[in-house]
Amino acid sequence: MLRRKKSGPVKGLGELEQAVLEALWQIGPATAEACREALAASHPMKDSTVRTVLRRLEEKGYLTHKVEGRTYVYRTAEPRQSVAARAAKQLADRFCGGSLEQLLVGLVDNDVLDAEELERLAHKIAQRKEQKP
Amino acid sequence: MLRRKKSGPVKGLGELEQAVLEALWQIGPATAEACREALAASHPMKDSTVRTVLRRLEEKGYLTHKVEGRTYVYRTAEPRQSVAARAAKQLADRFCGGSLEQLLVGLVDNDVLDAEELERLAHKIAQRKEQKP
DNA sequence: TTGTAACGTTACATCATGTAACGAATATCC
DNA sequence: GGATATTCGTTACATGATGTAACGTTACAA
Repeated sequence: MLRRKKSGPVKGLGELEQAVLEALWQIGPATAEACREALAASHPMKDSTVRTVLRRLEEKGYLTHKVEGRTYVYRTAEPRQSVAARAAKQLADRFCGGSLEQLLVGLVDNDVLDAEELERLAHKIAQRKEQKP
Repeated sequence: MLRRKKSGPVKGLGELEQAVLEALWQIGPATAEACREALAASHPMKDSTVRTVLRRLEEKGYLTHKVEGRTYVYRTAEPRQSVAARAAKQLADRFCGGSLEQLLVGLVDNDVLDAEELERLAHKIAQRKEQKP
């Protein structure tokens, strides 16, 4: 039997929320100010704006924070791939009756992924799993 | 080189929209009334409500309709799996730098899918492709 | 002690979604 | 033919999510 990790539904993300989360994945744990600076080019905003977004992301479970002196240091609660995996599972549930197989079939049938490539990747992943399980 | 189908972003779906779309996938082409009846148990609603939802689904590209006498017959524009596939691609773009491999790795690393099972499925899918490519 | 950096609270505009009434056109029944 | 039912388009409104930010407070720094 497979042990599946606990996983709630993947809460939706707005465009800015997505960007902020992405920034944190890229730069690692950071203060609101650091986030703001990291996004200054693509999403200029006031400090209160970033902080609101950070708080909302934390409410949704994407982030956590710890108090460092008198500032908050935010960090992602989950790696990208983990979020992606849960979202993919959700997709399978919503559109493929919960079957990941059907999801894969869809990818191949719709030329999003080549059948041979899928097989090669699957093999590679299985191999890697043997090394460090 | 892979030929990829044209594919816009997957527009979001609300809970009711999802249900209506699902109903159409299940019962096939149908009128607004038929949809309403099909959903009467789980989502009782007035006829104007279904019709609004159907129109919105059409705007989003999930449905098309043809005029049959003086009623509209709606049909899904795309099979479930196709939608799922595009959504999965989008997921990979958003969270895995566009790499489907990373998405698969995420599925395995997060115990959503077993590595061996993935390999078996991939093989099965590849085989099937050989038959009818 | 005064300014600045950080925080929480509160607010508001926009958009998506669910929900539906209303009136017009058309088909159907008596 | 007129009453009735069906189906559609238009319009509306409430709620919640998201982007955006001002404001007041508190605490440290110079």
